[in-house]
Amino acid sequence: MTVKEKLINSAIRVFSKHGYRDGKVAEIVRGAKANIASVNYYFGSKEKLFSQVLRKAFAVAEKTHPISGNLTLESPVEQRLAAFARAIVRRTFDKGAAGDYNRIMSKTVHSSGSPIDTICDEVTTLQVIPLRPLLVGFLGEADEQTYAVATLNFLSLATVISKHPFVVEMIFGDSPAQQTIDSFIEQQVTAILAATKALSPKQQLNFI
Amino acid sequence: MTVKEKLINSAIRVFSKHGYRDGKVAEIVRGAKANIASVNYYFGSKEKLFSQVLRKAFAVAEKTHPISGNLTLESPVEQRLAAFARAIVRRTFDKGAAGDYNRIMSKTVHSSGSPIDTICDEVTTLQVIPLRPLLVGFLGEADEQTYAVATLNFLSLATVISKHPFVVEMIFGDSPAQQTIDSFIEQQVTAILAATKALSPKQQLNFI
DNA sequence: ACCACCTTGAAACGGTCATTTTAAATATTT
DNA sequence: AAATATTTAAAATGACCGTTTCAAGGTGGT
Repeated sequence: MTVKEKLINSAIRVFSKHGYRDGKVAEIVRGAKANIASVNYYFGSKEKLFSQVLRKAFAVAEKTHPISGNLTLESPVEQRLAAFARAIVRRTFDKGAAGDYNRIMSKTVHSSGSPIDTICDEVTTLQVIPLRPLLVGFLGEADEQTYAVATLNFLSLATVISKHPFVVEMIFGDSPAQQTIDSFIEQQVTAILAATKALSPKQQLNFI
Repeated sequence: MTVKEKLINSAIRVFSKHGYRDGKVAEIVRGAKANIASVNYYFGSKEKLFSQVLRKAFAVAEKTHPISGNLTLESPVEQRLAAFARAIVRRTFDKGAAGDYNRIMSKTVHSSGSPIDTICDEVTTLQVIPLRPLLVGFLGEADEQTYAVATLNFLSLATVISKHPFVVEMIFGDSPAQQTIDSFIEQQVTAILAATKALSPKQQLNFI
C-alpha cells in the first residue's frame, strides 16, 4: 500500500470519528505512519484530502447498500422508495467501511458556511437526484415546495440515527442482535414513508 | 442597559448566526461596544456566557410559542401532541427573538463530544420531558425503544427546517406570505404525527 | 478627601493547528 | 555512475482565538 493510500484510509478513520473540523492532520499522519508534511505533499491540503475521502466513503456505502435495493425500474415506486430508505438506514448500522460515509457526514455537516460545504453538497446531490423521481411517483402531482420538504424530511429521518449514536447505544446496547436491528430498520422505513405520504396533497391523514 | 445585558444580547445575535464554536468573543464584544476582557470579567468564560444565552433564548421561545399550545390536560392527546409540534415548527419561522433558540441549537449541536454538550443536553431535556407523556398517550403501550426513536424522529422533523435555512429560502423566498408559512406548518405537523403514529405497535400502515 | 472596590482598555500570553521551509535520503532517469 | 526528480524528516512559521494581566479610570461609602 502506498503512502497516499495509507493516508486516505487513516483519514477515513479519523474523519468518521471526529468529523472534518476536529479531525486533526497530525492524527491522520500518525495513523498512516507518515510524515506531517505528507498530507500537503500528496493532496495539497486537508480540504482536498477530505474531498477524496468523502467520495471514496460514499462509493463504498453505495456499493454495499445500493439505494436501488437492486430493484429495477419495473418495480412499484413504493417498493423502490422503501428500498432507498432501507439502504440509508442500514448504512447507519454498518460498523464497517460502508458506514463511514454516514458517520463522516453526520459529524461534518451542521450548517452552511463552512469551507467544505461545496464538497458535501456535491456528494449529497448524488443521493438527492435519484430520490426525486421516486417522490414524484409516490406523492403524485405536487408543487416544488412539497418535493423539497419531502426530500429534507426523508433524508433527515433516514440519517437521524447516525447523528445520535449515544441514543442508539442506549437503546440497543453495544452489540444488538441482528434481528433487533432489522426490525428497527423496517419500523423506521415505515415511519419515513408515512411522513412522506402525509405530504401528499391527495393524502389527508387525520390524526388531529 | 448594563454592559452585562448588552453582552448577552450581542451574544444571542452572534451565536444564532454562527453557533457556539464559530461565534467569536471578539465579535460579541464588538456588538456590545464592550471590551474584549468583559466576557471573562462578567461571565468567567465564553462557555458560561453561552449557557446563559441558551437558557434565555429558550425561555423566550417557550414563552412566545409554548409547547402546551395553551391547551390543558383535558384536551385530547392528539391535539396536544400536534400543538407541541406546531410550536416548535413555528419557532423556526420566527425571525425575531423567539426564533433564536432554534437557530442557536441547530448551529451548535451536531455530534456528541464538544465541551458544551452538557449545557445543550440540559436545555434539550426541558423539551423532551413533557414530550414523553404525550407520546405514551398517542402511541399507546410500547417499549422503551419505540419511545426513544419516536422522540428522536419527532424532534428531528420538528427542527429539520431550521437546520437548512437555505432550503427554506429557496422554497419560500425571503419574505413569504404568512398564509404560505401557515399551510406549510400544518403540513409539516401532519407529517410529524404520521411518522410518529407509524411507530405505534398497533398501527400498521401498509405503503409497501 | 480617602480608601476600597468595581470597571475599562490595550497589550501580552499561551495553546492549537494547518501549512511551509529546508535539507537529507531515496528512487528514477539518462 | 551522474544527474534529476521524488519522498521523508523535523523544525519553524503564521494565523487564529480564548484568556490573562496590569495599569488606569471611575464609583460609592465613610
